[in-house]
Amino acid sequence: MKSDEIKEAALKYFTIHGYEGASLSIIAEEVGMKKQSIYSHFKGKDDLFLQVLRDAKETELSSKLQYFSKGDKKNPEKVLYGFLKLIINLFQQNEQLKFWLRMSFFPPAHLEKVIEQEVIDIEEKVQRVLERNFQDWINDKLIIGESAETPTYAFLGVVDSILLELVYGNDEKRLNDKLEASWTVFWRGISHH
Amino acid sequence: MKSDEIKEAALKYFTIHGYEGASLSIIAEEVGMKKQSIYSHFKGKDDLFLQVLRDAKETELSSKLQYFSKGDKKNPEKVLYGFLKLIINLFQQNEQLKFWLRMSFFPPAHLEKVIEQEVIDIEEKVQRVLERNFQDWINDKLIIGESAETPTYAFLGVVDSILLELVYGNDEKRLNDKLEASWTVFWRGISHH
DNA sequence: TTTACCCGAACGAACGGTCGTTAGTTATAC
DNA sequence: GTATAACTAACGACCGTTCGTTCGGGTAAA
Repeated sequence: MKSDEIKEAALKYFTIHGYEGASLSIIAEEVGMKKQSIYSHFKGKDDLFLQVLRDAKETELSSKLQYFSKGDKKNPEKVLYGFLKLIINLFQQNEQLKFWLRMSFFPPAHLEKVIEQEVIDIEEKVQRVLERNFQDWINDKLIIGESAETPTYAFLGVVDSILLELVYGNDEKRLNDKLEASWTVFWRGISHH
Repeated sequence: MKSDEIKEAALKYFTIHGYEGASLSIIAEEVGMKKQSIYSHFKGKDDLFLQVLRDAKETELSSKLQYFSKGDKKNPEKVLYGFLKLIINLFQQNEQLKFWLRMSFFPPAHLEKVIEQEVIDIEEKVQRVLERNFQDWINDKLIIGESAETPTYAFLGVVDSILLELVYGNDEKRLNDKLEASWTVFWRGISHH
């Protein structure tokens, strides 16, 4: 499918140069056509962008939710650490997560509202799943605390810090060091010991 | 000074729209002149951008280093939590930190190398100061651990997660909740108790 | 089997605009 | 009188987009 090739190239250049910095001509060139031909597949630049955005969103959301839908869940240490590893793998295996991050934090101004809603949607869903798990672990006395909110937010913070390191990402060793450090301190912070 | 006004406007639009999305004409318009007049003060767009970048870098670096140069330092809980509060204040009080963050993570492609070096420079300096403090606290048995590396990286992770929330930033309550959660878990993770 | 038509896909050409930049000119201030 | 800062005008390049056209493959009528 040609339109998939276009979206793939668009994803690449949107990620590297941002919305404004990515031109239809370089995207078209990447797939071996002229920029006018893109209009046979998409209504315009915005349409192309939003389709790429929604593809990226769906990939990220389904990957995360799928992770929590399987596994035995009775070992928070394994589940949570595994989730961090999942994030790293997702990021390193396909471009969509980096694109998604860039557009979440620095969206093209005229699409800010649309993007914000997509981001809120995905964020709420992930948070809800996490919170439910933490509540179970608290009830089973597998971790400390009363409300699930504190460990949920703290864990989301760890996820964010790893993501930031990945975006910044030119140093594999530093990434691993930060992961181990954040995880060690986080786990000590929520576990009985 | 007119060139300061130009830099101020440039900072604003570079932050909102990125390097490629910010045009010299809107920047000039903001200070009430034509875009050609900018060339009386700067060599071109890159020159303007790099001057704004270095101003932002210096502001951030000096703010952070200054924080650690004063205070009694014998109370890690106060020092570290105060640092997080400082970051939040810095971010909310001037645009430079947001600009700096945007350009650290998603630099204009043709200036990537220059920017990367500035980022590495600032990061190393902050990390070194932090690491020295953590080592002292470990030696004084004010926090747990052997090497200063783990708490340093973990704390930098907390800082990053707060920064991300600030960038994302449309929800003051959520910011405070995440700050409290991350801080609570982090402090429990490195303190005797 | 041929003919006529349709339609998606890609094209060249061109549109109005904006981009960053340069040259040359004018006004203001020391 | 000289320097500085702003201006007008214009440059070539590229932007996203639209138009009309062409080509090829399927479909239906002859």
